[in-house]
Amino acid sequence: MENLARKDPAPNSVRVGQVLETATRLFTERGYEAASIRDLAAELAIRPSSLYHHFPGKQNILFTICFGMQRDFNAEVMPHLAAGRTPEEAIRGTIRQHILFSQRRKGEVLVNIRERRSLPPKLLARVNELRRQYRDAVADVIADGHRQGVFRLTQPKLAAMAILDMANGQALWFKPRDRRDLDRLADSYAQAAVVLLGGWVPVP
Amino acid sequence: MENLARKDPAPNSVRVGQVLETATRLFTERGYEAASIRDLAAELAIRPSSLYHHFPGKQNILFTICFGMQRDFNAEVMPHLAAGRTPEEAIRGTIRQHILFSQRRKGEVLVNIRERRSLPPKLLARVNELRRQYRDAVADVIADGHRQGVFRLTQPKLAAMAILDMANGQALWFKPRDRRDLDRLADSYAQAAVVLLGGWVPVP
DNA sequence: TGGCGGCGATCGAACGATCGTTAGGGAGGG
DNA sequence: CCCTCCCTAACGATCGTTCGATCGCCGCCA
Repeated sequence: MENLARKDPAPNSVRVGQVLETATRLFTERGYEAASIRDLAAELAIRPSSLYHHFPGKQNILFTICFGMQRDFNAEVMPHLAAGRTPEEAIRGTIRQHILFSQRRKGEVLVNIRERRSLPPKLLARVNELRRQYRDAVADVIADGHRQGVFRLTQPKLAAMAILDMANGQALWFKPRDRRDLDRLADSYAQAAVVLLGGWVPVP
Repeated sequence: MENLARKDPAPNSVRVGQVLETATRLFTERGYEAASIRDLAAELAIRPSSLYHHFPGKQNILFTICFGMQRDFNAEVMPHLAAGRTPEEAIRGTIRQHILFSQRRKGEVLVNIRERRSLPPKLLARVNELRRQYRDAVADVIADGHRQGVFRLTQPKLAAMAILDMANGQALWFKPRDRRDLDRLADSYAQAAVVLLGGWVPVP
Protein backbone atom coordinates (compact mmCIF):
# COMPACT_ATOMS: atom_id res chain seq x y z
CA MET A 1 0.00 0.00 0.00
CA GLU A 2 3.10 2.21 0.01
CA ASN A 3 4.53 2.24 -3.48
CA LEU A 4 1.41 2.44 -5.58
CA ALA A 5 1.65 6.08 -6.61
CA ARG A 6 3.07 5.60 -10.10
CA LYS A 7 2.16 2.75 -12.34
CA ASP A 8 3.91 3.19 -15.65
CA PRO A 9 7.43 4.44 -15.06
CA ALA A 10 9.75 3.15 -12.38
CA PRO A 11 8.09 0.55 -10.16
CA ASN A 12 11.21 0.98 -8.03
CA SER A 13 12.46 -2.50 -8.74
CA VAL A 14 16.13 -3.40 -8.82
CA ARG A 15 16.08 -3.67 -12.58
CA VAL A 16 14.79 -0.15 -13.07
CA GLY A 17 17.75 1.13 -11.11
CA GLN A 18 20.14 -0.97 -13.17
CA VAL A 19 18.61 0.28 -16.40
CA LEU A 20 18.91 3.91 -15.31
CA GLU A 21 22.51 3.43 -14.18
CA THR A 22 23.58 1.75 -17.39
CA ALA A 23 21.62 4.17 -19.56
CA THR A 24 23.27 7.11 -17.79
CA ARG A 25 26.70 5.72 -18.56
CA LEU A 26 25.84 4.90 -22.16
CA PHE A 27 24.27 8.30 -22.79
CA THR A 28 27.33 10.10 -21.43
CA GLU A 29 29.74 7.95 -23.44
CA ARG A 30 28.02 8.00 -26.83
CA GLY A 31 25.23 10.55 -26.54
CA TYR A 32 21.51 9.83 -26.35
CA GLU A 33 20.84 9.62 -30.09
CA ALA A 34 23.89 7.46 -30.80
CA ALA A 35 23.23 5.03 -27.95
CA SER A 36 20.65 2.49 -29.10
CA ILE A 37 18.12 0.50 -27.15
CA ARG A 38 19.94 -2.60 -28.33
CA ASP A 39 23.23 -1.33 -26.90
CA LEU A 40 21.55 -0.71 -23.59
CA ALA A 41 19.90 -4.13 -23.53
CA ALA A 42 23.17 -5.83 -24.46
CA GLU A 43 24.99 -4.22 -21.52
CA LEU A 44 22.24 -5.40 -19.21
CA ALA A 45 22.40 -8.92 -20.73
CA ILE A 46 18.70 -8.87 -21.60
CA ARG A 47 16.76 -8.62 -24.84
CA PRO A 48 15.71 -5.18 -26.20
CA SER A 49 12.03 -6.00 -25.88
CA SER A 50 12.41 -6.66 -22.16
CA LEU A 51 13.20 -3.00 -21.57
CA TYR A 52 9.65 -2.09 -22.52
CA HIS A 53 8.36 -3.95 -19.51
CA HIS A 54 10.03 -1.35 -17.25
CA PHE A 55 9.86 1.79 -19.39
CA PRO A 56 7.34 2.88 -22.01
CA GLY A 57 10.11 3.99 -24.36
CA LYS A 58 13.58 5.39 -24.86
CA GLN A 59 12.58 9.01 -24.33
CA ASN A 60 11.08 8.11 -20.97
CA ILE A 61 14.38 6.66 -19.78
CA LEU A 62 16.10 9.92 -20.65
CA PHE A 63 13.37 11.91 -18.93
CA THR A 64 13.57 9.81 -15.76
CA ILE A 65 17.31 10.46 -15.57
CA CYS A 66 17.08 14.20 -16.23
CA PHE A 67 14.03 14.96 -14.12
CA GLY A 68 15.12 12.81 -11.20
CA MET A 69 18.52 14.41 -11.15
CA GLN A 70 17.21 17.96 -11.32
CA ARG A 71 14.61 17.26 -8.65
CA ASP A 72 17.26 15.93 -6.28
CA PHE A 73 19.57 18.79 -7.17
CA ASN A 74 17.01 21.45 -6.29
CA ALA A 75 16.03 19.67 -3.09
CA GLU A 76 19.64 19.47 -2.00
CA VAL A 77 21.11 22.75 -3.21
CA MET A 78 18.31 25.32 -3.04
CA PRO A 79 17.96 25.23 0.77
CA HIS A 80 21.42 26.78 0.96
CA LEU A 81 20.01 29.88 -0.71
CA ALA A 82 17.91 30.62 2.37
CA ALA A 83 20.10 29.05 5.03
CA GLY A 84 22.87 31.63 5.14
CA ARG A 85 22.16 34.89 6.91
CA THR A 86 23.94 37.14 4.43
CA PRO A 87 23.60 36.93 0.64
CA GLU A 88 27.32 36.29 0.51
CA GLU A 89 27.06 33.23 2.73
CA ALA A 90 24.04 32.01 0.80
CA ILE A 91 25.85 32.19 -2.54
CA ARG A 92 28.97 30.64 -1.09
CA GLY A 93 27.09 27.67 0.34
CA THR A 94 24.98 27.24 -2.77
CA ILE A 95 27.86 27.18 -5.22
CA ARG A 96 29.78 24.85 -2.95
CA GLN A 97 26.88 22.42 -2.78
CA HIS A 98 26.21 22.86 -6.49
CA ILE A 99 29.71 21.59 -7.27
CA LEU A 100 29.69 18.79 -4.70
CA PHE A 101 26.40 17.49 -6.10
CA SER A 102 27.62 17.78 -9.68
CA GLN A 103 30.67 15.69 -8.96
CA ARG A 104 28.88 13.15 -6.80
CA ARG A 105 26.30 12.46 -9.51
CA LYS A 106 28.34 13.49 -12.50
CA GLY A 107 26.82 11.00 -14.91
CA GLU A 108 23.27 12.18 -14.48
CA VAL A 109 24.40 15.81 -14.47
CA LEU A 110 26.21 15.37 -17.77
CA VAL A 111 23.22 13.63 -19.33
CA ASN A 112 20.95 16.42 -18.13
CA ILE A 113 23.23 19.10 -19.55
CA ARG A 114 24.03 17.53 -22.88
CA GLU A 115 21.12 15.24 -23.77
CA ARG A 116 18.16 17.08 -22.28
CA ARG A 117 17.44 18.76 -25.58
CA SER A 118 16.52 15.42 -27.15
CA LEU A 119 13.39 15.27 -24.99
CA PRO A 120 9.99 15.99 -26.57
CA PRO A 121 8.84 19.57 -25.80
CA LYS A 122 6.44 18.66 -22.99
CA LEU A 123 8.94 16.59 -21.01
CA LEU A 124 11.71 19.08 -21.73
CA ALA A 125 9.56 21.86 -20.31
CA ARG A 126 9.10 19.98 -17.05
CA VAL A 127 12.85 19.68 -16.56
CA ASN A 128 13.49 23.25 -17.63
CA GLU A 129 10.91 24.45 -15.15
CA LEU A 130 12.97 23.00 -12.30
CA ARG A 131 16.10 24.59 -13.70
CA ARG A 132 14.34 27.93 -13.98
CA GLN A 133 13.29 27.75 -10.34
CA TYR A 134 16.87 27.28 -9.24
CA ARG A 135 18.21 29.99 -11.54
CA ASP A 136 15.58 32.50 -10.43
CA ALA A 137 16.24 31.73 -6.77
CA VAL A 138 19.94 32.40 -7.27
CA ALA A 139 19.19 35.62 -9.13
CA ASP A 140 16.88 36.72 -6.29
CA VAL A 141 19.57 36.30 -3.68
CA ILE A 142 21.99 38.23 -5.89
CA ALA A 143 19.41 40.99 -6.28
CA ASP A 144 19.03 41.05 -2.50
CA GLY A 145 22.75 41.44 -2.07
CA HIS A 146 22.68 44.23 -4.63
CA ARG A 147 19.96 46.08 -2.72
CA GLN A 148 21.94 45.68 0.50
CA GLY A 149 25.03 47.08 -1.19
CA VAL A 150 27.17 43.94 -0.73
CA PHE A 151 27.15 43.08 -4.43
CA ARG A 152 28.04 45.68 -7.02
CA LEU A 153 26.61 44.90 -10.45
CA THR A 154 24.13 46.05 -13.04
CA GLN A 155 22.07 42.98 -14.01
CA PRO A 156 21.45 40.32 -11.35
CA LYS A 157 20.15 37.77 -13.86
CA LEU A 158 23.19 38.13 -16.06
CA ALA A 159 25.46 37.71 -13.05
CA ALA A 160 23.52 34.63 -12.02
CA MET A 161 23.91 33.09 -15.47
CA ALA A 162 27.64 33.83 -15.52
CA ILE A 163 28.18 32.17 -12.15
CA LEU A 164 26.02 29.17 -12.99
CA ASP A 165 27.78 28.67 -16.32
CA MET A 166 31.03 28.61 -14.40
CA ALA A 167 29.68 26.18 -11.81
CA ASN A 168 28.21 23.91 -14.45
CA GLY A 169 31.29 23.89 -16.63
CA GLN A 170 33.53 22.05 -14.20
CA ALA A 171 31.43 18.90 -14.47
CA LEU A 172 32.73 18.53 -18.03
CA TRP A 173 36.43 18.49 -17.23
CA PHE A 174 37.26 18.41 -13.54
CA LYS A 175 38.32 15.04 -12.13
CA PRO A 176 39.17 15.26 -8.45
CA ARG A 177 42.02 13.08 -7.22
CA ASP A 178 40.47 12.72 -3.78
CA ARG A 179 38.04 14.28 -1.35
CA ARG A 180 40.50 17.06 -0.44
CA ASP A 181 40.89 17.99 -4.10
CA LEU A 182 37.14 18.17 -4.53
CA ASP A 183 36.68 20.27 -1.42
CA ARG A 184 39.29 22.70 -2.66
CA LEU A 185 37.52 23.15 -5.98
CA ALA A 186 34.16 23.68 -4.32
CA ASP A 187 35.56 26.28 -1.95
CA SER A 188 37.54 27.97 -4.73
CA TYR A 189 34.48 28.33 -6.94
CA ALA A 190 32.34 29.53 -4.05
CA GLN A 191 34.98 32.11 -3.30
CA ALA A 192 35.22 33.06 -6.97
CA ALA A 193 31.48 33.62 -7.18
CA VAL A 194 31.50 35.94 -4.18
CA VAL A 195 34.54 37.84 -5.42
CA LEU A 196 32.94 38.21 -8.82
CA LEU A 197 29.69 39.52 -7.40
CA GLY A 198 31.44 41.88 -5.01
CA GLY A 199 33.82 43.42 -7.51
CA TRP A 200 31.78 43.43 -10.70
CA VAL A 201 31.61 47.15 -11.27
CA PRO A 202 29.25 48.34 -14.00
CA VAL A 203 30.60 49.23 -17.42
CA PRO A 204 29.59 52.74 -18.55
CA MET B 1 46.08 27.08 -60.17
CA GLU B 2 45.12 28.77 -56.95
CA ASN B 3 42.57 26.54 -55.28
CA LEU B 4 44.10 23.17 -55.87
CA ALA B 5 45.40 22.54 -52.38
CA ARG B 6 42.55 20.32 -51.22
CA LYS B 7 40.75 18.00 -53.54
CA ASP B 8 38.15 16.22 -51.47
CA PRO B 9 36.53 18.66 -49.06
CA ALA B 10 35.35 22.13 -49.91
CA PRO B 11 36.28 23.24 -53.44
CA ASN B 12 35.15 26.66 -52.26
CA SER B 13 32.15 26.76 -54.56
CA VAL B 14 28.95 28.60 -53.74
CA ARG B 15 27.15 25.35 -53.03
CA VAL B 16 29.68 24.24 -50.46
CA GLY B 17 29.03 27.45 -48.56
CA GLN B 18 25.28 26.91 -48.76
CA VAL B 19 25.64 23.35 -47.52
CA LEU B 20 27.77 24.44 -44.56
CA GLU B 21 25.37 27.24 -43.68
CA THR B 22 22.30 25.04 -43.81
CA ALA B 23 24.04 22.17 -42.02
CA THR B 24 25.11 24.53 -39.24
CA ARG B 25 21.54 25.63 -38.73
CA LEU B 26 20.15 22.10 -38.86
CA PHE B 27 22.79 20.76 -36.46
CA THR B 28 22.05 23.49 -33.94
CA GLU B 29 18.30 23.00 -34.19
CA ARG B 30 18.10 19.20 -34.01
CA GLY B 31 21.60 18.04 -33.12
CA TYR B 32 24.06 16.29 -35.42
CA GLU B 33 22.78 12.74 -34.91
CA ALA B 34 19.13 13.68 -35.24
CA ALA B 35 19.61 15.79 -38.38
CA SER B 36 19.71 13.49 -41.39
CA ILE B 37 21.41 13.86 -44.73
CA ARG B 38 17.94 13.78 -46.27
CA ASP B 39 16.80 16.70 -44.10
CA LEU B 40 19.83 18.68 -45.20
CA ALA B 41 19.30 17.89 -48.87
CA ALA B 42 15.61 18.78 -48.64
CA GLU B 43 16.38 22.23 -47.23
CA LEU B 44 18.82 22.82 -50.06
CA ALA B 45 16.24 21.58 -52.61
CA ILE B 46 18.58 18.93 -53.96
CA ARG B 47 18.75 15.14 -53.77
CA PRO B 48 20.68 13.47 -50.89
CA SER B 49 23.17 11.86 -53.27
CA SER B 50 24.14 15.25 -54.68
CA LEU B 51 25.68 16.18 -51.35
CA TYR B 52 28.35 13.54 -51.90
CA HIS B 53 29.67 15.49 -54.83
CA HIS B 54 30.76 18.26 -52.45
CA PHE B 55 31.56 16.32 -49.29
CA PRO B 56 32.82 12.78 -48.78
CA GLY B 57 30.30 12.17 -46.00
CA LYS B 58 28.27 13.51 -43.13
CA GLN B 59 31.09 13.45 -40.60
CA ASN B 60 33.21 15.57 -42.92
CA ILE B 61 30.55 18.28 -43.02
CA LEU B 62 30.59 18.42 -39.23
CA PHE B 63 34.37 18.50 -39.20
CA THR B 64 34.54 21.32 -41.73
CA ILE B 65 32.20 23.41 -39.58
CA CYS B 66 33.99 22.71 -36.30
CA PHE B 67 37.56 22.96 -37.55
CA GLY B 68 36.94 26.04 -39.68
CA MET B 69 35.24 27.81 -36.81
CA GLN B 70 37.99 27.00 -34.31
CA ARG B 71 40.72 27.96 -36.77
CA ASP B 72 39.14 31.35 -37.37
CA PHE B 73 38.50 31.78 -33.66
CA ASN B 74 42.13 31.21 -32.73
CA ALA B 75 43.35 33.46 -35.54
CA GLU B 76 41.07 36.25 -34.40
CA VAL B 77 41.14 35.97 -30.62
CA MET B 78 44.59 34.68 -29.69
CA PRO B 79 46.48 37.78 -30.94
CA HIS B 80 44.81 39.72 -28.13
CA LEU B 81 46.70 37.58 -25.63
CA ALA B 82 49.98 39.13 -26.75
CA ALA B 83 48.73 42.52 -27.83
CA GLY B 84 48.10 44.05 -24.41
CA ARG B 85 51.06 45.22 -22.43
CA THR B 86 49.81 44.02 -19.07
CA PRO B 87 48.27 40.59 -18.39
CA GLU B 88 45.14 42.41 -17.26
CA GLU B 89 44.77 44.16 -20.60
CA ALA B 90 45.49 40.94 -22.46
CA ILE B 91 42.79 39.01 -20.61
CA ARG B 92 40.33 41.86 -20.97
CA GLY B 93 40.83 42.10 -24.72
CA THR B 94 40.78 38.36 -25.20
CA ILE B 95 37.56 37.73 -23.32
CA ARG B 96 35.92 40.64 -25.08
CA GLN B 97 36.91 39.29 -28.48
CA HIS B 98 35.99 35.77 -27.42
CA ILE B 99 32.43 36.90 -26.76
CA LEU B 100 32.12 39.08 -29.85
CA PHE B 101 33.26 36.19 -32.04
CA SER B 102 30.95 33.72 -30.31
CA GLN B 103 27.95 35.92 -30.96
CA ARG B 104 28.90 36.84 -34.52
CA ARG B 105 29.26 33.19 -35.51
CA LYS B 106 26.99 31.68 -32.93
CA GLY B 107 25.75 28.83 -35.10
CA GLU B 108 29.16 27.36 -35.77
CA VAL B 109 30.21 27.96 -32.17
CA LEU B 110 27.21 26.04 -30.86
CA VAL B 111 27.82 23.18 -33.27
CA ASN B 112 31.45 23.06 -32.19
CA ILE B 113 30.53 23.01 -28.52
CA ARG B 114 27.67 20.55 -28.63
CA GLU B 115 28.26 18.29 -31.64
CA ARG B 116 32.03 18.07 -31.78
CA ARG B 117 31.99 14.86 -29.76
CA SER B 118 30.27 13.04 -32.64
CA LEU B 119 33.44 13.30 -34.72
CA PRO B 120 35.61 10.20 -35.17
CA PRO B 121 38.63 10.28 -32.81
CA LYS B 122 41.15 11.46 -35.39
CA LEU B 123 39.13 14.45 -36.57
CA LEU B 124 38.06 15.26 -33.02
CA ALA B 125 41.70 15.35 -31.97
CA ARG B 126 42.50 17.94 -34.65
CA VAL B 127 39.78 20.27 -33.37
CA ASN B 128 40.68 19.69 -29.73
CA GLU B 129 44.30 20.49 -30.51
CA LEU B 130 43.28 24.00 -31.59
CA ARG B 131 41.17 24.41 -28.47
CA ARG B 132 44.06 23.26 -26.30
CA GLN B 133 46.36 25.85 -27.89
CA TYR B 134 43.95 28.64 -27.00
CA ARG B 135 43.33 27.37 -23.48
CA ASP B 136 47.05 26.97 -22.77
CA ALA B 137 47.77 30.45 -24.11
CA VAL B 138 45.17 31.93 -21.77
CA ALA B 139 46.58 29.95 -18.84
CA ASP B 140 50.09 31.19 -19.69
CA VAL B 141 49.02 34.82 -19.55
CA ILE B 142 47.27 34.18 -16.24
CA ALA B 143 50.42 32.53 -14.90
CA ASP B 144 52.39 35.58 -16.04
CA GLY B 145 50.03 37.84 -14.17
CA HIS B 146 50.40 35.63 -11.14
CA ARG B 147 54.19 35.88 -11.25
CA GLN B 148 53.93 39.66 -11.57
CA GLY B 149 51.62 39.78 -8.58
CA VAL B 150 48.64 41.27 -10.45
CA PHE B 151 46.60 38.09 -10.20
CA ARG B 152 46.13 36.36 -6.89
CA LEU B 153 45.27 32.67 -7.28
CA THR B 154 46.59 29.19 -6.70
CA GLN B 155 46.09 27.27 -9.95
CA PRO B 156 46.36 29.20 -13.24
CA LYS B 157 44.88 26.39 -15.32
CA LEU B 158 41.86 26.06 -13.07
CA ALA B 159 41.28 29.80 -13.26
CA ALA B 160 41.59 29.67 -17.03
CA MET B 161 38.99 26.93 -17.26
CA ALA B 162 36.59 28.80 -14.98
CA ILE B 163 36.84 31.95 -17.06
CA LEU B 164 36.53 30.12 -20.36
CA ASP B 165 33.50 28.16 -19.14
CA MET B 166 31.91 31.47 -18.27
CA ALA B 167 32.80 33.00 -21.63
CA ASN B 168 31.57 29.96 -23.54
CA GLY B 169 28.32 29.66 -21.62
CA GLN B 170 26.80 32.89 -22.84
CA ALA B 171 26.62 31.58 -26.41
CA LEU B 172 23.91 29.19 -25.23
CA TRP B 173 21.50 31.78 -23.85
CA PHE B 174 22.47 35.38 -24.52
CA LYS B 175 20.56 37.10 -27.32
CA PRO B 176 21.67 40.71 -27.74
CA ARG B 177 18.98 43.23 -28.67
CA ASP B 178 21.46 45.38 -30.58
CA ARG B 179 25.13 46.21 -30.94
CA ARG B 180 25.14 48.25 -27.72
CA ASP B 181 23.72 45.31 -25.79
CA LEU B 182 26.39 43.02 -27.18
CA ASP B 183 29.18 45.46 -26.40
CA ARG B 184 27.95 45.75 -22.84
CA LEU B 185 28.02 42.00 -22.34
CA ALA B 186 31.51 41.71 -23.81
CA ASP B 187 32.84 44.47 -21.58
CA SER B 188 31.04 43.11 -18.52
CA TYR B 189 32.49 39.64 -18.98
CA ALA B 190 35.97 41.03 -19.66
CA GLN B 191 35.66 43.04 -16.47
CA ALA B 192 34.36 40.01 -14.58
CA ALA B 193 37.32 37.92 -15.69
CA VAL B 194 39.81 40.51 -14.49
CA VAL B 195 38.00 41.00 -11.19
CA LEU B 196 37.88 37.26 -10.67
CA LEU B 197 41.59 36.84 -11.36
CA GLY B 198 42.56 39.78 -9.20
CA GLY B 199 40.50 38.85 -6.18
CA TRP B 200 40.63 35.09 -6.20
CA VAL B 201 42.39 34.56 -2.90
CA PRO B 202 43.53 31.02 -2.14
CA VAL B 203 41.48 28.79 0.09
CA PRO B 204 43.48 27.35 3.04
C1' DT C 1 0.65 -30.43 2.08
C1' DG C 2 0.39 -30.46 -2.64
C1' DG C 3 -1.44 -29.02 -6.91
C1' DC C 4 -2.77 -24.84 -9.39
C1' DG C 5 -3.83 -20.34 -11.02
C1' DG C 6 -2.01 -15.81 -11.72
C1' DC C 7 1.39 -12.61 -12.69
C1' DG C 8 5.76 -10.22 -13.16
C1' DA C 9 9.67 -10.72 -16.12
C1' DT C 10 11.84 -12.21 -20.05
C1' DC C 11 12.05 -14.16 -24.52
C1' DG C 12 12.19 -14.81 -29.97
C1' DA C 13 10.65 -12.78 -34.03
C1' DA C 14 9.29 -9.44 -36.65
C1' DC C 15 7.24 -4.79 -38.17
C1' DG C 16 7.82 -0.49 -40.81
C1' DA C 17 10.67 3.39 -40.98
C1' DT C 18 14.76 5.71 -41.64
C1' DC C 19 19.61 5.91 -41.83
C1' DG C 20 24.31 6.99 -44.56
C1' DT C 21 26.03 5.80 -48.71
C1' DT C 22 26.83 4.10 -53.58
C1' DA C 23 26.27 3.05 -58.53
C1' DG C 24 25.41 4.70 -62.83
C1' DG C 25 23.39 7.79 -66.02
C1' DG C 26 22.12 12.38 -68.06
C1' DA C 27 22.21 17.43 -68.97
C1' DG C 28 24.92 21.47 -70.04
C1' DG C 29 28.71 24.61 -70.54
C1' DG C 30 33.90 25.59 -71.59
C1' DC D 1 34.77 15.92 -75.56
C1' DC D 2 35.29 16.20 -70.85
C1' DC D 3 34.24 17.91 -66.43
C1' DT D 4 31.02 19.70 -63.06
C1' DC D 5 26.84 19.05 -61.07
C1' DC D 6 22.69 16.77 -60.27
C1' DC D 7 19.58 13.06 -60.90
C1' DT D 8 16.93 8.22 -60.00
C1' DA D 9 17.21 4.07 -57.75
C1' DA D 10 18.59 1.19 -54.64
C1' DC D 11 21.72 -1.16 -51.22
C1' DG D 12 22.37 -3.10 -46.54
C1' DA D 13 22.23 -1.80 -41.93
C1' DT D 14 20.15 -0.25 -37.89
C1' DC D 15 16.63 2.11 -35.54
C1' DG D 16 12.52 2.15 -31.81
C1' DT D 17 8.84 -0.51 -30.96
C1' DT D 18 5.17 -4.30 -30.88
C1' DC D 19 3.19 -8.92 -30.48
C1' DG D 20 2.47 -13.19 -28.43
C1' DA D 21 4.43 -17.03 -26.08
C1' DT D 22 7.02 -18.88 -22.18
C1' DC D 23 9.48 -19.26 -17.79
C1' DG D 24 9.45 -19.36 -12.83
C1' DC D 25 8.00 -17.86 -8.49
C1' DC D 26 4.40 -17.01 -4.94
C1' DG D 27 0.16 -17.37 -2.62
C1' DC D 28 -4.41 -19.53 -2.44
C1' DC D 29 -7.37 -23.30 -1.79
C1' DA D 30 -8.76 -27.98 -1.66
